[in-house]
Amino acid sequence: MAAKILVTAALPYANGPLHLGHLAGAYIPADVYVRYQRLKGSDILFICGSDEHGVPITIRADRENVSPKEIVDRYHDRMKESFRRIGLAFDNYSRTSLPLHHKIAQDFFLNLYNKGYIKEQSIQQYYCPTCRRFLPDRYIEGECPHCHRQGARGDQCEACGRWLEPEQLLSPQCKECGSTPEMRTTTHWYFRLSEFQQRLEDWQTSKTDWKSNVREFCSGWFKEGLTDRPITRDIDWGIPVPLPNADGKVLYVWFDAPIGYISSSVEWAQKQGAPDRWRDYWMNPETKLIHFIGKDNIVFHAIVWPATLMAHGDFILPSQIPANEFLNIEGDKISTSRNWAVWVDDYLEVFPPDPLRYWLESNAPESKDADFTWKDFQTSNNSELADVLGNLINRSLSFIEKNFEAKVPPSGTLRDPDRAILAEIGNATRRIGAAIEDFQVRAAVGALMDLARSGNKYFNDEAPWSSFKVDRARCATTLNTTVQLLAALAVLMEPFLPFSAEKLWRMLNAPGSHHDQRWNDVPELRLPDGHPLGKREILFSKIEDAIIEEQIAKLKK
RNA sequence: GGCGACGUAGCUCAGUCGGUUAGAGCGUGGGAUUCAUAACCCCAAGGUCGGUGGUUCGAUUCCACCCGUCGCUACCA
Repeated sequence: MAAKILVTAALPYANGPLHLGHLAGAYIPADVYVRYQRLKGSDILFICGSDEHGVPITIRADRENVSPKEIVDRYHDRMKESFRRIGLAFDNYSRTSLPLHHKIAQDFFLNLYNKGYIKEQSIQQYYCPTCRRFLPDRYIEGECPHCHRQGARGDQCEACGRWLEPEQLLSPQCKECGSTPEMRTTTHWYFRLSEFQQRLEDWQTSKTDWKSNVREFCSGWFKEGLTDRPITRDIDWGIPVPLPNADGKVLYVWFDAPIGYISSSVEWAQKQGAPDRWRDYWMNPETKLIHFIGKDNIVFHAIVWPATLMAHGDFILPSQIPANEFLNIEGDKISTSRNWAVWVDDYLEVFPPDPLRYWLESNAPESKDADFTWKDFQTSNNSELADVLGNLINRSLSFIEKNFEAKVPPSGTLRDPDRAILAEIGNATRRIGAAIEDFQVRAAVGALMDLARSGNKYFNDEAPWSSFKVDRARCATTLNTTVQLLAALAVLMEPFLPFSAEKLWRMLNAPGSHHDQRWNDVPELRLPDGHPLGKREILFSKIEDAIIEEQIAKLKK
């Protein structure tokens, strides 16, 4: 019976293009998991979309003198295209500026409001009369009351490290325009998060299979004690608060973003022509809800979001939150403002998608931050993908082409080494599957390469170039066995290297699509004797030093 | 400042719920081989497991402190 699984990947914020950090933390691990589950035959839905509200987008729009709408349209389209080209297999990629999402988020808010989980409260907050908006803490600068240096932010002084309240700053200024802000009274709506502390703790206690980074992070928060959180803001870009006395108030972006998972699912169902089908997932206690995120997202997905789901009551809670650490680039942390990043668009101008996927999979920041270097990427492509996996494919297929008219040689009589390598396919299939189900992409892709290494060893040990001269039947058996290994690899590669998996399937001229194969049947997959092979091509080209030097130069520019 | 994470071979990282010779891939050296994208296979060298002290029969693994790197600290999604 097929399991029902609902997978989400963090909604990327639509104020900049996609970079490798995004892919490494959430999207590639999610994609590997989803592609694998599809081959397993699971009933799985993979949901994402752009997160398009919030203050940073309005500020970026002001700076560029365009509307927030123009900003989010630009980046929504770019990110969606980047995802497609790198092979992210979303069932639906939505966006939070859709009217559908606004309606669902407002209904969600009203549901909580009507149940008494939202309270109204007046607070004092800085307002910039020139920019005509209330200022988030980090957009106010001034003199630190402790060390008296300039440039301290409303939340913290970078110089002395002390944590501040905005009103403590001496001679505060609006970071954007430099004007002196004034204190004004404003009203906001607060989610009574504090009421959910016990339920959340009880719930998480049962989640013994969660990653330690998530559990530890949350236990720290529980120790501090959860407090009620404002979930509205005074800006005009966002989802209007659906109450009569709420002009100029919108929902806080962190409140509406995760609801985007639901509205993206609803949009998917509508596109399917089965508008209620999203309920099969979101309202079905048998469904496993899995949120793939980066470590910056842990608190929201493991505490605030489950609490809002509990408050609402109609939807299932997350069953897993595989949070990854961060990716550095050439030793330094990624910074959009310093332009220290490798952008997915730029990468794809020069290279095919799979080598990057492979690097990100075999170096996934699962337990600690990882470091991307172009040199390492080159090595990974050349000496692993090309030399181990690519060469196994190429050496065996070209041998068959030359000596067996590009047809699968007769299997003949199997001997121990042949049986051993075929058994190895079964072992690898199970190992890779178990690792993916345990969210260990590094180990999974490692097991895939181990199988290719075993194949190379087998090929070498059996030395068909020698047996061809003295025992042609034995040579045929070796090649036949190798072809069966390649067919298995074509399917096993799918979650990791989908573009190359497809190509390999075609090179083998195997029937139908590799997508139609079943993961658990891979060990029994056989191409018949005499089966004509397709056109051979190089799956993974080597990357020359000069190309890598160019990329490094571009980064340091 | 508070809380937390990390520091293991040249590089990127596993691992050790305390116990005989600490692992992988890549890189390096040597050997064998030649079908293939000058590669593949075998072997080897290389680590005081950040530092100091403690607990223990025994610590890389537990504890304390120190050094270093980083994250979070509630509006940089």
